[in-house]
Amino acid sequence: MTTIQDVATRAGVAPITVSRVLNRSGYVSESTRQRVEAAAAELDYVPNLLARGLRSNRTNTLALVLTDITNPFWTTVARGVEDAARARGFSVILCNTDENEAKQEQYVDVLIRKRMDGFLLAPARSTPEPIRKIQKQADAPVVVLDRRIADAQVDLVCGDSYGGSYALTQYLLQLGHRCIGILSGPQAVSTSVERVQGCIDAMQEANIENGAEFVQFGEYTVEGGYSMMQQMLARQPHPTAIFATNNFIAIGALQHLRNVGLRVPQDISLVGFDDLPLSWNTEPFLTVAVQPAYQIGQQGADLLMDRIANSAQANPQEIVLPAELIIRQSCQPIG
Amino acid sequence: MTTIQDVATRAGVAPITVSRVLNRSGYVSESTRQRVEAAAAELDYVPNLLARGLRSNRTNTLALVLTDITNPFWTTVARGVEDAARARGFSVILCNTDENEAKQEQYVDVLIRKRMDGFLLAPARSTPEPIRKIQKQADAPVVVLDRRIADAQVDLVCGDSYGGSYALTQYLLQLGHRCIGILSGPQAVSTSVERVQGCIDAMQEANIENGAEFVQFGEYTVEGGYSMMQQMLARQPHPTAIFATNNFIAIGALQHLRNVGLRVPQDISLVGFDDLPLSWNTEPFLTVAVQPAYQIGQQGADLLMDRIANSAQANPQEIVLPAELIIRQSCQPIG
DNA sequence: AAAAGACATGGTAACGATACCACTACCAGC
DNA sequence: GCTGGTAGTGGTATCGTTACCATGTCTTTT
Repeated sequence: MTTIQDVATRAGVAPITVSRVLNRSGYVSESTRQRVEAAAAELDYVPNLLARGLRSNRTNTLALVLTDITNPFWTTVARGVEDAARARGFSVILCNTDENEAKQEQYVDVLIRKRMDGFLLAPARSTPEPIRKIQKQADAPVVVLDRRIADAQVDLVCGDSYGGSYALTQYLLQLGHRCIGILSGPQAVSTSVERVQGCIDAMQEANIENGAEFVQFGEYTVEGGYSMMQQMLARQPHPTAIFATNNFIAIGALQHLRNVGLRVPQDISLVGFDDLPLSWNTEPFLTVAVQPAYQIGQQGADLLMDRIANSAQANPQEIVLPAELIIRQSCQPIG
Repeated sequence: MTTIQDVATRAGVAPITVSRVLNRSGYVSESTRQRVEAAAAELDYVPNLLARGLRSNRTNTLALVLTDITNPFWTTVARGVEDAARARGFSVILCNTDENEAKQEQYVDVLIRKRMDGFLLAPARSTPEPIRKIQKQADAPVVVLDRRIADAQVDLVCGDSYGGSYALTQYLLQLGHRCIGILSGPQAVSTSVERVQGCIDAMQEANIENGAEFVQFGEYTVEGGYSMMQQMLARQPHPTAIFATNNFIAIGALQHLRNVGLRVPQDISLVGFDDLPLSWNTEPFLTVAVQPAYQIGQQGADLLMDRIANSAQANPQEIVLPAELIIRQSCQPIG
């Protein structure tokens, strides 16, 4: 394994000069630069990032910890992070927690030990502990994605859950729906709470007071959507419209509706939150509010790298990106 | 940031003893162990893996480079790798190349610099260069996943493309199909070649000689499937059955068939390679050959870690795992 | 003409851990 | 009483790189 010293010897300079050439830092004459580059190429020199990181206290690596890599929302976020990071010379290490707190803790531990320069975290649960731990043990900034964490002094980038669900609900109200069933994620996750609240508030403003009665809490999964839909239909009379608060819940709901022979939108209207890839269904027909996943990743990464660059402790920022309403064919007017 | 020296001082021992406690290596008396562990806990000690890696020349980290993280086949492989790695105390760094050679090269470079202990690689193209590069520059073993690479002296773990497609074809032949259209991946990728060959061979054994005439080569994507299906239907007479050689191609093919109003299986039969998650369609109906993705990941990782442990250079292994035929409702007999 | 800056290079130490070797103490076996 | 093994601990060097400071040569400025 050839080292910087070998390259230096071959080029007839000191190791530090090789370092300057490789990192484009400090002054190096053109002729020296060429000699060094030639020597490095001839020797097939590969810098040792472990040594560099140890000495410089910088790894040029961001950690991205997210909850579900099978959800296209998150793969899109990841792509945004990747691109932003690459543009500024950072690598990204991606870890998937499966919404599992224990896994999350394991990953966070390893990432701290590996001395990440910064952390992008989509917390599995709404507790501030993992964030505190990073802030305490790793002298590195944290940006939280997607979910609000109470009591955490930390930057946040997320989509407008409240606004998106408010807009979806207004749309359903316009169509004449007066009873809307909400299939929600876990009660302990901020996005769930906000999406439910946005819906209830919109109904309240339309003088519908019992909006909160038709809420089911569950998991952000296909299975969760399926069983919540089942429970929702058990009520009499059941809602004329369903708000599935995430894309997997929407799929589960659709599966159950199809199983019991209810057609969308003829028999019941359905709206969702976050889109499904075009490829998954033969034709997109679901009306949804879409968060700008790519931008969430991109802006999160940029904010994080800004923090890394000027470790000046500005106050925590909260960036909320608007959700877009996409109207398709999954709803019908009442009457 | 507290170091091993701080812990040592506090526990009244030498740094090396702390190291022994933390790594459970060498002899340490019970009382010393407890003092050290207490000291480490009190000081919130976090080992620096950069330093450890630099000195010991081991990072306990595997690189996993794959081509498409949005494909459930690969996320399942990744899960297999993760689990196998965790079981033996390794971390995994996952990189997604999007089938893009330039991205792949970038990732491989960074991973070598970061001194991975081993590489799991699903090559974007069938050239041996990236493998050679790793073998030359990084003193670390490589295991190739899924795709056979000519001229590369390297371990391989993959599914049985040939056998799976042979079995699918036999099934179609049993149903009386005599003209089967093949929608294939890139000609430069071994899985494509093998799947096409398995199909052609099965037909030949049934005395169908013109099997090779109904092959389209394209990309392993939804768009690829769509346009290949289109071209296939342009032929007169068109095949009575279609073999989509990967899951995304199958989706694209289905989309085009629906667009032109052809029903599966009433108007045309369709089989696929590798499954789709239950959640993606409201009900699974596609007959497919399924590779054991999780096992591919798991066995690949295990083989790799074996190589790392005994760096003895046994001959390259080739592990081919059987594909399973799952018969559903996407095919009808002829006549 | 002297001072101040840009340009160019190098020497030395240090980052935080483990490899390697050395040392002591104790015990078993002949 | 000697040899040789296991148990337990530490000293020192070193992994490959960059931080920090020093030094020297040119220009440019005042």
